[in-house]
Amino acid sequence: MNEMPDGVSGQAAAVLHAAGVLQAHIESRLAEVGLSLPKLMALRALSQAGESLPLSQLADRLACVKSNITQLVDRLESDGFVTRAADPNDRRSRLAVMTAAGRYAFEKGSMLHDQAEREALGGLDATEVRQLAALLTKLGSHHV
Amino acid sequence: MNEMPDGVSGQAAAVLHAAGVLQAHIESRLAEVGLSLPKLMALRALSQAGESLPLSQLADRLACVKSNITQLVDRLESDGFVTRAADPNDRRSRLAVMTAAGRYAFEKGSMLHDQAEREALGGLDATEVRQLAALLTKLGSHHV
DNA sequence: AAAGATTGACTCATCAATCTTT
DNA sequence: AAAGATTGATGAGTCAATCTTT
Repeated sequence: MNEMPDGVSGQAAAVLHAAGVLQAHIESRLAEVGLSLPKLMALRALSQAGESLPLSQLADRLACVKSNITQLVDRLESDGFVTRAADPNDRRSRLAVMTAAGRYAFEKGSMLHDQAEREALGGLDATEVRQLAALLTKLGSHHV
Repeated sequence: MNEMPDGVSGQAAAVLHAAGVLQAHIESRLAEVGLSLPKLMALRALSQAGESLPLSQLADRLACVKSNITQLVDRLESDGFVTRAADPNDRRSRLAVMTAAGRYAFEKGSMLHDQAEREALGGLDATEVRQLAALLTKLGSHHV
């Protein structure tokens, strides 16, 4: 009473499961420097943009909703990794500005992230990684 | 100043991104019957176990923490999909019992889930799905 | 009116602490 | 003391409503 009657059934679960394992692994490494994956992504976006961005643009780059960014920046601010500043060009807007501690956390976090990624993908050889990337790209870009 | 100096760097992001797309697609379909993926998984576990389970066993099967199950069952209960009942074998324990509405939601939800999965995997042929499954299994079971 | 940010309410996950029953 | 469940705090995401500034 437990067989899978469906052909493709279960592959979504495999993707979701693999992603869960991967994410947990990376997050556990990042926790060493007080970072989470969303925090690291935010710091990366700021770093790439020259250390500061209006919150709305940060939301665009992280592809998430505005209110989420407000709260994420709240947390980063209480961590001491970013500060809020006035936007000289638009008085409605607020800038998220990376601090020295944020810069440091980003550099440490980036190294930990890459290291964790190599560890997690360590079971696959170069060909398999290429195959996986190709399949996932195809899957991820397949808009119904 | 933006090149990838690392060989494998970025593949984790691809896995996470693909999982995000997949999950969003499935969740949007499930929303039609008032279900989320965690809710469907819980109903599936109950269904497979004969319509009722102690909360702790439900937590084991869903591989998550006990307090999470308490809240998930709270939500399912307020949806009218499960009820809590006393466990005749252990007075400390509480049973989550599927209701008629829960049974119906589970059947509808399962069909929507499988349909959404086929849609999402529709860009891949049978060989590619098999390859993907093999790679993800290898990746997911690679314990550091 | 529209844009930028915030606040509040919700789902989902974790951990830590608590309460009851064994 | 240990097991089962709950509660509370926190992180991360969503949406809807609100407030200020343009």
